Amino acid sequence: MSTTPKTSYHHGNLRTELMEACLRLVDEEGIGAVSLRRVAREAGVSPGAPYHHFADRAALIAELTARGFTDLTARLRAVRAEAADPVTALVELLEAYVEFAGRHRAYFLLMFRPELSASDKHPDVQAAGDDALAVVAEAIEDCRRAGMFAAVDSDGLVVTLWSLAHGLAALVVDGKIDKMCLDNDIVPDELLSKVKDTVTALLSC
Amino acid sequence: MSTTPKTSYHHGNLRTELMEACLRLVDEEGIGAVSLRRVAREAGVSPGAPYHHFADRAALIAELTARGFTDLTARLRAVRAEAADPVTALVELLEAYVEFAGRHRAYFLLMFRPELSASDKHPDVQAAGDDALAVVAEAIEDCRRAGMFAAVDSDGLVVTLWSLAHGLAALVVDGKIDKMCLDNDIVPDELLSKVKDTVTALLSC
DNA sequence: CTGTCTATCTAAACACTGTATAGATACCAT
DNA sequence: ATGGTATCTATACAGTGTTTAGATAGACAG
Repeated sequence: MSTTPKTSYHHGNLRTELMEACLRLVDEEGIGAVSLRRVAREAGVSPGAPYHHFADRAALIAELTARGFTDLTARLRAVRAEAADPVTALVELLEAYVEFAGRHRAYFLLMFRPELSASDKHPDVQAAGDDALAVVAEAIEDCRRAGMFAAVDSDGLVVTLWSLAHGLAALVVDGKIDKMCLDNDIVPDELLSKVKDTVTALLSC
Repeated sequence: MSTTPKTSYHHGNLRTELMEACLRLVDEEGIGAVSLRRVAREAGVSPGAPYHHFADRAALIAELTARGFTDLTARLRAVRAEAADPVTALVELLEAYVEFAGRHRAYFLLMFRPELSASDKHPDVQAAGDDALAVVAEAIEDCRRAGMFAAVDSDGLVVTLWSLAHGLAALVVDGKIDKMCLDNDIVPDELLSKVKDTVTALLSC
């Protein structure tokens, strides 16, 4: 699995391998299984080894969190840039956010568990999160420049859309969407596209 | 602080006091501070004592989670019953959800940290959560019976509204709303009421 | 009141965790 | 090759979840 063969004493690639092991653990056994010792064991290394690459357990997770946010931001920026018109951009932003959460479950889970990353102590994590939110704000500014949403407050709309994206992503990651689909006998993708249609309809006023 | 004076050996009220201590800890020091030993210490009792009232640490938290959901559901039901018309009911449901999250931060935090309650092993917790969601579904059914939202899919609207409520509540609980308000120089209540106005406007199509 | 039963507690122990320290090892530049 | 530095191991300590055996107290029958 590891991309670089490990030498006897010096690992050579521990830092990134610890991060990957952490993500893999979250993915396969849940956040509850993430202990620094376990991550070290998974990387074939002693319990003290991680401390040469990360100050803390929180620092490891903070780094993953920050990376998750920058990746998400990059994706959102791309979507905004490629969108045909400002309103579709909004809906596609929502779609991209949810798709990101689905594709990178582990990242998303860590990103929204601030108690694990001591995120109030890591300003870069905060900043990375703010960047993602900023993209939504910009997209809404685009809409306003195009003359839409004149009747509603800008901040209100930003918060509304962000809440929608975040809440929906949370439902996806927690498996609630899947469960709802089992009960109602539909497939998740179909439900999500219904949500997309609903939002599109609501925004077209 | 404790409502019942504790006798020397037998506590008399440990079960409820452990739950209160747990909530207090979450509230004052964050979820990271919640260890069963710490909760026991807070209640003035030995580390093994809680096991006579809860199978697990997860069981303690699962019970709080379930209670949180039933309280929330009761509140939502009341709001739906008292609402003037179906559409205001929807917005007030959203408002009630967010207000609940703000007023009962500790509950809300625990409710959406399934890894702490092993919620997949406690079907009652799942059921309590489903009940809350059901209220939203009912409220939307009310709207449809009144002839509204004929153009959009029901499930899509349920998920949309639930996502919105949940996402917004998460932003409130995580302090993101407060931070946004500091940056934009407004007060949280004002921002929240702007969101409410936005949602009202979007739903009035 | 006495004795017994049961619920509730404490004490002690286990494996596990995060983290700090000191020492071993291997790579790198001189 | 030699010394320095980065990286690792070994070990240790406090704190955690949980289990076990034993102590205590309240309730209840006689």
